[in-house]
Amino acid sequence: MSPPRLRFAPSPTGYLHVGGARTALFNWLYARRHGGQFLLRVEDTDKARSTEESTRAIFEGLHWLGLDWDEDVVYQGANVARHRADAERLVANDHAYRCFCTAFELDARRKQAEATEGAFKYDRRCDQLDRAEVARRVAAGEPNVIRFRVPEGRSTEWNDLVHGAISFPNKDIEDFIILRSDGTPIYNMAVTSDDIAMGITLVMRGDDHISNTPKQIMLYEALGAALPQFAHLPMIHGTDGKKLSKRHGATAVADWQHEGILPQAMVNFLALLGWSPGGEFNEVMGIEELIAAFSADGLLKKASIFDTKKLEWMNGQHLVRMPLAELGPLVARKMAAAGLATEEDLAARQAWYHALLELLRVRSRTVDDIVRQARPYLVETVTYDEHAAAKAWKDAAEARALLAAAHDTLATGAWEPAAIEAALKGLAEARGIAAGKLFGPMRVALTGEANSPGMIDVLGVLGREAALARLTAALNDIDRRTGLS
RNA sequence: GGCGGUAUCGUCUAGAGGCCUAGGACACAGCCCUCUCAAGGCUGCGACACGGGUUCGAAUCCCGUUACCGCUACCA
Repeated sequence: MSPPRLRFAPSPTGYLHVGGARTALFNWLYARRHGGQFLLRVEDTDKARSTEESTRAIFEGLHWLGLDWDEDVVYQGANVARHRADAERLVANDHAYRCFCTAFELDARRKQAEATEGAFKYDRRCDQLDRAEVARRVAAGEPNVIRFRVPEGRSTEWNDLVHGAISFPNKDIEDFIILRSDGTPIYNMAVTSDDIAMGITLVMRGDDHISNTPKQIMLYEALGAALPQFAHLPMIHGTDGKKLSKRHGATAVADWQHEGILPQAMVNFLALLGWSPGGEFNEVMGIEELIAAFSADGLLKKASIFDTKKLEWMNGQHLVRMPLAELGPLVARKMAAAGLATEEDLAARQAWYHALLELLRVRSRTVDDIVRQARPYLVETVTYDEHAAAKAWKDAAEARALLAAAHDTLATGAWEPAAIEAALKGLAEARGIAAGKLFGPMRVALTGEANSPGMIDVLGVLGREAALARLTAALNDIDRRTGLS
């Protein structure tokens, strides 16, 4: 079997939505798994809604996710001449005919029909016109569209890769328009013409296209082209079960990128929405594992809900697994943006920086979480969280004594984890308290926060000089507080 | 309305007639670990939409109902 050719065909009318991203991902995964090609086609025939900015956003989103495409991007708008030629060919073939009914008339008839019997279906009146009259009206310059003549007395069916057999009785499908009166193609015509021209062998798209499929199949047949396979993916909904929209918060992949979600986590999460490798498996997978495991058999039929919590958990898993060499620059960029450090500075003390990341990433779910928690270790002086200070330094005299003792203990001796720990535990024991009673006040003094990595690790990252300075600053702050009260 | 699609814990899913007392993951709760917070480990809570068939036996097959989603444009 020759390698499959798939495509992702977004219309550039917005940003790259997570639903679109997943459709792209599945197409990409299938192509990569089977050694085929993954093509990109921008469906920009709707000039009113398409924008260059949107096209760029889609490219960027795909690029961020690591979904690279083969061959040049196809712009549908560049192919209207072929679309029109194909439509005209169908007229010549007798598979389509010219219709002179105006949009206005059609609209009136449709309203009429809906008011009385319900469903409206084009009555084929223009198909009754004789050739001479059609020729005369065309020659007279009367506007007309081209309609496809739907074959009677049969059904159009296909074996969908995700849904199995799907069948539509042709009698339920009206003679649909394929070319507008201004000579531009209607969606189904453009798509079919392009998919044939691009040699697409598997059309994988959202299941909102299921009812377009019989029309496209008829077009393939009338055009004498080989049918591709079809796979219709379920939709992604918001937490309320409705179609994902702005109301649900972040829906564009770029939004998640800005929230500090890793592309590999996004890909991993999206892959598992609507697809499963089957059986028991580890859900945290890298892109190579996804490619190796991907198969159309695992595609699910049911629409799924985008669960932000799970995405964040997934991100945390990837955060811990990824190489520091890769995580470092990523976080550094955000730290620089937050004004906490410069990328050059962090690169200059890489060993220290990596040790810090190692401490923080296990406590984070997003890149932004890391940046937030890194603050105390990057700024000159800490700002105390009032709740934390009030609690840890509740007994000012005791806290003062403890911090002063800690300062003296840390001022001498080897600056090395085991030694520091032994010294501090010794101090706590000497004062007859649990180590935690000592670490609590120290934690606020050193980080300003109620929570932080282990005390010994914090001291290690801070270094003796900064640690002593902060202990002294805390002593002064406590004095200031008691002076005020 | 017509046509098409879908239906397992709150969510993502495993399950292809007996392995199901329905498994895993997220979330939630508790416990353990522990200097706090995480991470990790353990435990708990929690589902086959409903009704009929078929079968010795159904979450799995068939029919119907219900609910939800999509399409029903000279939009894509």
